[in-house]
Amino acid sequence: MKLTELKAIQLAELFSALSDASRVRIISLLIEGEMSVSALAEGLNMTESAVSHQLRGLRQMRIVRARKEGRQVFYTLEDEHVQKLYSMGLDHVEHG
Amino acid sequence: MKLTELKAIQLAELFSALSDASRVRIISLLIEGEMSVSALAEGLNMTESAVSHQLRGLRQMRIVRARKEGRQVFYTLEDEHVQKLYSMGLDHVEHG
DNA sequence: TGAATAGTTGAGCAAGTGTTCATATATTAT
DNA sequence: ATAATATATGAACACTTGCTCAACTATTCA
Repeated sequence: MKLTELKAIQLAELFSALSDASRVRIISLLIEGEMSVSALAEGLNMTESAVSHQLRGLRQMRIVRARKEGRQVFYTLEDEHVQKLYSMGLDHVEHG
Repeated sequence: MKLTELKAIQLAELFSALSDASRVRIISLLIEGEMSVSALAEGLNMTESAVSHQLRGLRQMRIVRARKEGRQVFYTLEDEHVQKLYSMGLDHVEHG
């Protein structure tokens, strides 16, 4: 089946979301459930700024969604597709 | 489930294989079957050098395998994991 | 009101990526 | 041998990426 250039780019962008260890770790935490930026930063040993920068990218890719509550912002995974990619990839890394 | 830093890196490396449009297109052709470097280059409108450089990376990641026949080198996908990731990603891009 | 807290944003920079171009190697044909 | 073909490789370069740091906004608390 022929793959158009546009779809090749979109596919590459999708996989780029998971092509960095920090983002993978962010997603692995968000799979457990909603989390604030500072909780993510603490859990990942990253500055809030660095986390925020990554979340911005993930937001633009529609991979996470933000919900504001007071002065905190809670993030969740936007859909289960990325989660499926994640667990399939993890399966590949762990076994296989 | 806790994700170790090592596995986060390995996961990121795996997804990096598909994080570039040229590599996605190379893989989309190899899904159809074995292909030589020059056939890939022609099918993708890339120089043989550029294709060869990308194939080297994919080889190192154990995503493709090379088979030499005379002066041609034929490449195939090393296992079906990446193919599964590819089609799951494509599904996400096309629908959903 | 002013201070503290949570997060975002932009600039700057070091490191990484993907291509081109030239060159090298291996194989086949003359 | 020499030439031609198929691929690989290294250097160079433009471009991208992910971080830090400082400055900013928004919200809560005293």
